[in-house]
Amino acid sequence: MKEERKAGLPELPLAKGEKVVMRFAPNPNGAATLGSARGIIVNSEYARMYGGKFILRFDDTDPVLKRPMLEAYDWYLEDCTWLDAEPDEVVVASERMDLYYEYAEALIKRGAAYVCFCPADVFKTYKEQKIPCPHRTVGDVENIESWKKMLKGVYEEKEAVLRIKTDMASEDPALRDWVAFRILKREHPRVGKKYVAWPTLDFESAIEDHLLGITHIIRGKDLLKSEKRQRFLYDHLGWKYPITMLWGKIKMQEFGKFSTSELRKRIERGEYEGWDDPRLPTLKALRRRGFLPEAIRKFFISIGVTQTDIAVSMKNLYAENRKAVDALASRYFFVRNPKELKLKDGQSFVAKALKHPSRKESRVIRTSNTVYISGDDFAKLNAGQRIRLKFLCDVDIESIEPLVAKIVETPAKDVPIIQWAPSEGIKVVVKKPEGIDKGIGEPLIASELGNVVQFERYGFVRIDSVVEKEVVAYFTQ
RNA sequence: GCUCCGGUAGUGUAGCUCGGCCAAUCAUUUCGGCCUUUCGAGCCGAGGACUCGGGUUCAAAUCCCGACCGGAGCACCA
Repeated sequence: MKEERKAGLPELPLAKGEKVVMRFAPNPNGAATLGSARGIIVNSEYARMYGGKFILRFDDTDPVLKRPMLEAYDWYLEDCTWLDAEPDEVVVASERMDLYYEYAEALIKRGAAYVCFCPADVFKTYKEQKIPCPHRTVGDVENIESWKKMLKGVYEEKEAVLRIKTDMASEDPALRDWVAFRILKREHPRVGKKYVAWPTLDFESAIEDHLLGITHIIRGKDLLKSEKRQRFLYDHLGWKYPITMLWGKIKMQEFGKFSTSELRKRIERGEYEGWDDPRLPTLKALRRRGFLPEAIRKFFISIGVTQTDIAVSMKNLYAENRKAVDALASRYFFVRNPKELKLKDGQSFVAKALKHPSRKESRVIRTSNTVYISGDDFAKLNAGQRIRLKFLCDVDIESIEPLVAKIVETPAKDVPIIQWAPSEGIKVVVKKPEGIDKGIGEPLIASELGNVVQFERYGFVRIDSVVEKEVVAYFTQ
């Protein structure tokens, strides 16, 4: 029987009466990106669909290679809230280290884990030959002793690791006695030098997923092996593994490949203004550019959870955003690369314009007989041509250099309509992903601080700052 | 090399579990038209796909086999 297709995410496999608990578990080593948004939105949406719980967990257990950023913890929370996905619970792994140590010890006592002193390359050869290393068979008393020393910092980095016993003869080499803890003697931005033995992601998330009662995990398909590794751990402890779904990589065509670490480097080098630079695919940047969270939600829900790697165009997000923003955005005139146009007749004018085509509200634009038109329109202009200055009047272009026009009293049909800026216009700078546009806009723009407006025949922008009658706007689309 | 996933229009996506109502959904893109004192807006319309080969079957996008293509893992990263 085919069912009616529901809008939104596909149903989750669910045990009867089960309460859904979802999690999004980033490493806060930078600001959340569109990729993070997918995780936040889909997980929170599932929690919402089933009246369940959504947990934000920071998997911040690598103070070296994927070093967390102190500010990023709050950023993630802000971004979640902005995306209407406020977590029901927030967990920080680096603050729960003692918990992981307890389980590690329990595992050692059960003979399910052992401290291994093989150098990485030596263990690799054991692994390749499917034979256990000498440390695997050490008794638990000795193991516990070594483990305690590991925790105290007796050993140096790379000298010892804690391994989970799996199956050294496993077909898949990735599954053979994986590392649960390694020594990293580097200060952690959050807990300082308190710990030297850090759990790997596989260990930490395995323990946490169980403790937090996670029912469904959605993870990148590159983490497929994680589940297989973690299952050994769950078996050792007699736990039930959550249902796992995998998804492929998502890439925005317009942004190409980027990693958080790479982004961070470039920002620190000054290649970008910051994490909210309009050229970046971070949520901070999109927020600054005036994207609406509901548009981003719809966008990612429509993409859903599939295992293929996908390259999606921002156009899809733009379309979604346009639908949401069009009704809200007031209209204003802005001309890029302005050109002065002299009106031969009259001294001053008052134009009454519509703030929004489907609302009655109006705005008033006053100007002398000098107005500005955009350089783009100017380039297409010919002498003798008739154009309409929207909401002002129709004019015949008399000469191009200097640019002079004569007012026509009888409005005609099919006249090209262009926007213009008044003599008292204010300076406007628009920051776009592709660069910066400078021009002049009508003075009322200054009253829209923080709002998304439409610059007619140009696009949507968010008014980011107004300083001394100079406006900076961020280009939405 | 070994292990494992996946392949539906330009881009995403639904359908595949339980074969028929699928000459295949929806969105976006593209193209055309309309509306207009904005547009990259809106409205209307059109185009466009089941990777290939074989098999099973009355019937295959859906099941099976093979090929091809793409991706991932094999870390003391997440």
